[in-house]
Amino acid sequence: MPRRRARSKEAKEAKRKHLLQAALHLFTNNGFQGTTIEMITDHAGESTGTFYLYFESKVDIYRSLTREAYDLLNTMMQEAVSWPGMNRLARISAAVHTYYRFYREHPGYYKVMNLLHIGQPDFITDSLRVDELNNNAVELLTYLSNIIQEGIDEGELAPVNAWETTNALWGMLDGIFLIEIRNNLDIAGVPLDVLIKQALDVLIEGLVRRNT
Amino acid sequence: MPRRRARSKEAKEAKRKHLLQAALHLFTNNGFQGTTIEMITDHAGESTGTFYLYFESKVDIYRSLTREAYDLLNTMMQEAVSWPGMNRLARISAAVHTYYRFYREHPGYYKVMNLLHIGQPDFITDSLRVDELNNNAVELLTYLSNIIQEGIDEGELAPVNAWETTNALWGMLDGIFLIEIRNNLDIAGVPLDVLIKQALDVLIEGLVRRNT
Amino acid sequence: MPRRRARSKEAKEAKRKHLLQAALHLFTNNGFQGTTIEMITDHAGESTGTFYLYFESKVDIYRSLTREAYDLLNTMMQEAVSWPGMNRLARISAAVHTYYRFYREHPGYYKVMNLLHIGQPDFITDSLRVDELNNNAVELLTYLSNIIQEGIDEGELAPVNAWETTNALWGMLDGIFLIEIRNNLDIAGVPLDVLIKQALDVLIEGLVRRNT
Amino acid sequence: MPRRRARSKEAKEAKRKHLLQAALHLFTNNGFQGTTIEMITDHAGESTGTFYLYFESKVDIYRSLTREAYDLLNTMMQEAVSWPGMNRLARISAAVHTYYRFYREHPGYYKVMNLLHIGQPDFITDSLRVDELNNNAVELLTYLSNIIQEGIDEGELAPVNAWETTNALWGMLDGIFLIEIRNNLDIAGVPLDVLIKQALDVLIEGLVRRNT
DNA sequence: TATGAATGAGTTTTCATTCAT
DNA sequence: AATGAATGAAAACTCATTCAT
Repeated sequence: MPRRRARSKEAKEAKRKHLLQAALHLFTNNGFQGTTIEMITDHAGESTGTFYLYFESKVDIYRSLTREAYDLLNTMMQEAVSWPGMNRLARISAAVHTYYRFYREHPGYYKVMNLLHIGQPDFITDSLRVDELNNNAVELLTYLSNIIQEGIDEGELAPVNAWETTNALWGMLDGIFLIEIRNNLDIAGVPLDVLIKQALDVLIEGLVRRNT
Repeated sequence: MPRRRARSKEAKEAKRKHLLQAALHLFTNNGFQGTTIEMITDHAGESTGTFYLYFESKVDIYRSLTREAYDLLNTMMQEAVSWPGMNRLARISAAVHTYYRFYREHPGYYKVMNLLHIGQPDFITDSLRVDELNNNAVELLTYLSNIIQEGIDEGELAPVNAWETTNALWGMLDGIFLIEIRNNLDIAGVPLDVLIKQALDVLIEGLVRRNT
Repeated sequence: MPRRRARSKEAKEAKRKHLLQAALHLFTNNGFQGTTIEMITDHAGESTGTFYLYFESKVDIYRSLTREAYDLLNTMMQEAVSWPGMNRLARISAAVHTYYRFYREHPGYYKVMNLLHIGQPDFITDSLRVDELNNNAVELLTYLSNIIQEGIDEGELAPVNAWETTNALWGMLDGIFLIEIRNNLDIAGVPLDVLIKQALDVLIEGLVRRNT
Repeated sequence: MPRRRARSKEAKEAKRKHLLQAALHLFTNNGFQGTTIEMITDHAGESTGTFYLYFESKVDIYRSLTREAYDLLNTMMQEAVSWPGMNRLARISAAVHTYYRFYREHPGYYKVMNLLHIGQPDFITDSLRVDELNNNAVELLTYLSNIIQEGIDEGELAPVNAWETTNALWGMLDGIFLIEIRNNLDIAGVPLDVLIKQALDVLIEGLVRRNT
């Protein structure tokens, strides 16, 4: 039984999306090496061979997912932070909140973006693409750093080094999310939301109060 | 070519350590699944069979390393925090600093403890031992939480929830270390040491200043 | 060196048969655990991977052979016993003779069916399939038992318990074949055919004469 | 902790027996290849090395067990059949009954003697010893054959070929025992004892009645 | 004698990738 | 373009046997 040919550009794009969706689902639940190409194609209703028509390799589809993840996060960020009339502090708060929403609403993308590739030897080898992904991260952080810098310039925030602070802030958020992921959701015995609030309170306190 | 036989308890323990060292080195550089038993035994100058004389499986040696990591960290902690006459804030600061030192001086152990097993399906299966590791983590966090609680009780620190705060604090530290690891050491373009200081300043500020 | 690809259902079935043939040959001569997957694939001119395309495991191919053996025996039985106008005694005789012919003409299948799996721990584990095989055996014996019962009902045979007698009869046949197999064909120094005749004489005598 | 030296001949023999006992137990329950040397020595409270002081190989200990089995059976036979004043038929009956008792009371030895080595490639290789075992079997059968021959000579039994008949008889017995072993004790749904009686009735009937 | 640590060839199975159809 | 059969290099783990102590 021959499968439909993806003659039009749209049909091809749809097939690609299909495979990506399947892969996201499976990577999220079974990890990178716990997912086989066959699992992906089965899930997507395609054949093994077809997979290699759309992606170069297993690593390639993983990276495509990472790219999607960054695109999605960037879009969410843009929407959240660009309201006119927001002060810097509100923007930072919005950015942090958005990252949290991203983590909550798209846990698969979050994991793909930050975790699932850890310890996967394949990723180290071809440094070319790794850089591409790092660039995505840098772009996002730069964006936030600029906001913080503005806050500092305009006296809203303490005169810290903006870039360092951004990195620290971001790292801490990831660290907190990691608690949840690592512990299968609640070894701490505290809902993450509460933890997040706690952490942000501490952070913002530290960021702003110094001002005095 | 016959190998020296380890008959005494000490000789056996030495051989075991030898294998653990080799494994730590290789896991750190190549990840869990990027390391094969053969690589470990070659590196240690032993035969395949010998490996299984000392460890049940690849997962087993990995877990032995994790146990070592926790033991080491606990020892360092004990030494650092138990000076008489330290106030709570100094203790917290010492604990954080110690964790940083652990990360810096024993990056392999740090990775084994926190990262290298992420997404490794083998670890989920036998939940028994996983609990053991979690217990180690909880023990450490409880220890810190107690210090913070004392600080709160004695008015040195803001009246936050000690357990939540400890988790947040710890998560943030891991998050910061993760930045460095993820980016192969300096995507941020900032030495981690500076970042750490920055982050801790922010954290401690937040923790103490509220008091006013 | 690329191999011909089996795209049609027939081609696949042929390849499967090919592997089964090779396995039958090797199991017969070397036993179950004396046969490796590599031996089978080498013999069949296929690659290791291909084996697992057609069979789940070594146990699986063995069981497939057992199924084939039972199918073959059943077919032979059907053909031999279903002649119209045969009396019961003739039928029993025919059944026994057919089993003997099966043993003689398909010694490999006979061994696979009855012997080669004895003491193979792998077979005990997954009881599901073992039952399937036992069912085959029961089916065959039931079939014979029915004939004997008819013989009894119609006064041709002594009024023995049909099921018990069938089992005894069958067991004795296997026992006789076992003499030959165990002794590498002629420790007894007597051609099996003669032995069989002797045994059957004794058996039939016992079965019929009582009637008097 | 040094283990006692087996200085005296008796002590050595005891150690040997110990190992044999352990091996019999384990072979019976786990099969030949399901039993490891380590299991045997652990069970016997000896060390691996010691094993090879008493036996050449795994196959060697297995064969020693077979020898023991034949010795035991021979002894039982001798005792059972040598009552003065028994007629031939009674002797045959006693022999058969003894074999049944051997099977019932020493199932481990029975299995070692007849089944556990089937399909074990190691046994075929060194034909020298295999012959030894066959000789044991022949000896036993000869013994029985003689009794039957006497029975024939003296008119108690039908004038059949004694050797053939003995083999047939023996094979049938094994076949019946095999039913039980193969089916984990009662697929036939009939206690073996009943089956045995049934079978012997048929056999003896066949053997004697012809006489008329 | 006795020990038990050491060996390493051998086995089953997996799966990303290729390529004949 | 699409398919899915074929590949074969790995990789984890076992265990009879040896031999240094």
